[in-house]
Amino acid sequence: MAETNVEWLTPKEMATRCGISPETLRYYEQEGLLNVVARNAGNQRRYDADDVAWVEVLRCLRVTALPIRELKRFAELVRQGNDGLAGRIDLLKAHRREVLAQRRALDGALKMIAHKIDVYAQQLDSVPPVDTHGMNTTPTLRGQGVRRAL
Amino acid sequence: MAETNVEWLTPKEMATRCGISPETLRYYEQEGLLNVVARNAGNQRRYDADDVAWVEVLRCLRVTALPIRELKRFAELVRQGNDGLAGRIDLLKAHRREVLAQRRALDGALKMIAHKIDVYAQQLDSVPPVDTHGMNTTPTLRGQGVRRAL
DNA sequence: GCTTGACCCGAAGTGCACTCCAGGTTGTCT
DNA sequence: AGACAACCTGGAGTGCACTTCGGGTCAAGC
Repeated sequence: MAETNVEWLTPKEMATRCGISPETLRYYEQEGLLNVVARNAGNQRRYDADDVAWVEVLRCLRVTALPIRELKRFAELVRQGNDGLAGRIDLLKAHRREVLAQRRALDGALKMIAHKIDVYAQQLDSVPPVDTHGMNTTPTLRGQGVRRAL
Repeated sequence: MAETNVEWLTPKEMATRCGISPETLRYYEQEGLLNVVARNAGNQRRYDADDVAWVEVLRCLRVTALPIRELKRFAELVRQGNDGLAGRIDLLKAHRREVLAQRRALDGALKMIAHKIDVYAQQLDSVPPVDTHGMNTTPTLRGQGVRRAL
């Protein structure tokens, strides 16, 4: 295993390159996400540059929480060639909407986290009265069946 | 169930308010994420504004993929009051790093998705030669044991 | 040619985060 | 008072995405 700049990659090399374990790569293949990976004379997998490119696409979609089921659908649409083109565009556009929503959620959470860190940091160097941060430490009976307006 | 502006919320109302099912809320409570929720005389849960605030924090952390295990740790640190303050800051700072990494991944993926959509759209109104997008449709034998350099 | 590590396969197992179920109680409405 | 929804509990079940296992094959260095 001296050469690295070659025409194909072994499963292990592929795993390192793509950041996906060989087992997962086999799993993806068996789920029909990869379509026919080439083999050598001894039946061992040989991944090529196209495989790498495709797996990178899959990884992008996976890390943005596209379920395997959808990846399958996408792979199927690719297999259909031009017939699947419109479907692929639809799928990607729908997913993009999802990802944009995720990013909004992330940004909201980041704001909240930053705020909490600030508040905590201030408390840390002023050793203030205890802040329970919304967690009840002293449960009380509330609501005996009749509602009291605020 | 005419009143809505009251001092407490039933499980169902709480679920609607927080976007988390009553079952999940019970599950969180039982996992020690919520600490002692108040009950009415008939043993039914009554969530108050503090509960809402805290669950919103939990939800922020969960949607950014903080595992339940960490939420538990965080809740425990809150329970410890000032003794847990430093730990809470550490936890949130570590998580913030994670979330920032997530956002970078998201942005990378968005770029890729946008690019693919462009490429596909162009193909769509030019009906070009088939693009397999890195998926092998015609497997070939490669590598009989001897490596060929590129 | 023998060892050692990488690889093959199908099948079973794992961890996470819920989600549902059965059987019983409570609350509200008419 | 009767009907009906919402609630309670402990425990079992689900879906997802891997991950591990067992038993065998392959390949590269000494």
